[in-house]
Amino acid sequence: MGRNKELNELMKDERKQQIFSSALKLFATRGLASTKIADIAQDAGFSQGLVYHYFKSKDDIFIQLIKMAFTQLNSAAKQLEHFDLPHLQKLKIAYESMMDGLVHHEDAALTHLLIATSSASESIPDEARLIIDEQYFFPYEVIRRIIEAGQTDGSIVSKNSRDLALLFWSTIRGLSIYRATHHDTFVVPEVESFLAMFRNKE
Amino acid sequence: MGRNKELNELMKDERKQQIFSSALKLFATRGLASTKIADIAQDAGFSQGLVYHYFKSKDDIFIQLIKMAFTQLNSAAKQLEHFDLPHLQKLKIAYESMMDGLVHHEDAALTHLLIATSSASESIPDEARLIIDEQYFFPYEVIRRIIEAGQTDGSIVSKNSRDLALLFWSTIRGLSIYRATHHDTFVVPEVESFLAMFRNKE
DNA sequence: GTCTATATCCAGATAGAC
DNA sequence: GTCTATCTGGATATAGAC
Repeated sequence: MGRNKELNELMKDERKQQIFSSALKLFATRGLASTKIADIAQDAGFSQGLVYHYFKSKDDIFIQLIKMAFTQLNSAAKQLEHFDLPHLQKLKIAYESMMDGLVHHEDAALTHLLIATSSASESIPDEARLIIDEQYFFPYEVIRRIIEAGQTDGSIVSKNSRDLALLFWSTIRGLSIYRATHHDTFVVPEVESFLAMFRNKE
Repeated sequence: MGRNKELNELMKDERKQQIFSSALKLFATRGLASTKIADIAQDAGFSQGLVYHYFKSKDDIFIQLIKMAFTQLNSAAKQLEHFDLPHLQKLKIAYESMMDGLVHHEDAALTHLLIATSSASESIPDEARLIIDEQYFFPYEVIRRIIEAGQTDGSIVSKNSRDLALLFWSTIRGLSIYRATHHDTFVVPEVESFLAMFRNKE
């Protein structure tokens, strides 16, 4: 009985994961409005009615995905900040690991894409907008703090740190979008070219 | 008679412009699927039935807007290439004029946003996808040629020119997206910070 | 040219059998 | 838990009056 219950719980999680996985792919590449519940169900391999056994609505799935996306990104940012590394190296690691995600981990690439496109959209559920507004700037602040630390020790250029953090994330977001439509030919730009915006050369 | 006809033509163009203007705003910020014909008509200030007097479908409006967006961007790129300026200066001018557009010209900002989000979307009309596929790389090639010329004369770093062009446009696209949701607080990053990716410091 | 009314279709969500 | 059938609402596009 206890065993069966646990098994059911597992199955339930399994199903939810399938739905999340299909929904992430479709929402990121086609958008919320163009993705039908039937598309998600079909991609996951079962009937569309079943989706409603696990989620109460399409918006509900979307909101939870947004929540997960920011949780992932922001916990990665938090980790990064506490690494014991020279400040410029942190920027390097951040770039390299995100680029590795874009190239080798489909879900990571889709998560970046979802964040980039959903943040810019005015047609998402209110609750999703709330989450974005609350969490959007955390990675900017982390990068900004790293930059300011690097400026103190002279390893990073003495430009406006807000500007530099904005350039950092704009470039990452732009690359995520490019990668979405051109994964077949996408080649990660050399990290040194990217880092040139931040490295202090004097 | 001839005069009336011309007047009608002008009125017709006027109406079409209103529709284009409203549709650009809505498609760029909310996406094709989430934008209703009724929204466009309401924004333009007339009934929804009238839209069909000027366009045959919602997709039709979208396709024409995509066409116009790329025409603008690509003719600007073409112009840039033929300016009589040092190569690095061309990159500077390109950045500055696009940033000026983002800050001061709503339509320019919306056009950049439309390109950034539509290019990444898999749920656009086939004809729009065709246009994008045909025209997308032209600005990349222009920037790449400018970079290679700058590398020849030593003003631009000797990194892979394809990488650099990709970084150029990714950053611009990322900034366009950021600006869309944060125009109130958007401050253009100093051009020198951006140019650091390209400038040859030896 | 412009509006109102409506036919038609499609997608989200629910009901209920198994 | 899973499926099929269906209710319902909303959006595109058309018809037709003015």
